[in-house]
Amino acid sequence: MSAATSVGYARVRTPVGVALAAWTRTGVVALSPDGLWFGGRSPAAAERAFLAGLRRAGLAPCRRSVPAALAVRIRRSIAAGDGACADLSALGVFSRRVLQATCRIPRGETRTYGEIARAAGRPAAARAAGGALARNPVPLIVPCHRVVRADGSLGGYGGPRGTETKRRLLESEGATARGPGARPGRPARATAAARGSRAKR
DNA sequence: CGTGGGGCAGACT
DNA sequence: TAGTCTGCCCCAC
Repeated sequence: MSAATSVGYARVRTPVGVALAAWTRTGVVALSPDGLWFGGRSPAAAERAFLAGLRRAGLAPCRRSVPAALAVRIRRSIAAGDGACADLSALGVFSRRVLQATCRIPRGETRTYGEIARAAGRPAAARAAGGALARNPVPLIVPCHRVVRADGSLGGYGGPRGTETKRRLLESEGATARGPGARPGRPARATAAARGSRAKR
């Protein structure tokens, strides 16, 4: 029974391009980079997928214009990656704590999945933390790209194609790579870029 | 440096 | 409701 919660949605400008956002009175409940920098589907297809996802989550999306104040909050929040405008109330306790811990990672830094799990109160749940991040409804706003593997490699980001995006996001934030192969004292130039290109083609 | 298991929350059946 | 499967992991061989 429970009537579907109605949410507003629209395309919004962000510091990294246009995205689809859905919001409640409390904040943004979903943000979709689909079709924008993940695998080039058309804007229409991206919107269909976005709406389908919202409905699956029991929401009733309704297109409308973005309140000016919210647009500003979204842009600021994405620029900082501080989760400030997110509404995570629909998530389970564990997932919410994982995302909240992720929001505390300063721009330019990274944490491992294990560290995030610990911060969420479940030190042994690193993999589960990865699962929670994989389902982050508001990427960029909650900076899940700042969470990497304990061995210093990037870890996943929305599918194989997304890893490249994750690397670029971290690079743009000037994140210092950590872990083996990224010892302090060495410029630690981001990464596994070389490894990625080797795997490709 | 590859491999195997352990471990954990959620989705699914 | 309970069992099963599956991952943006981790660490000890």
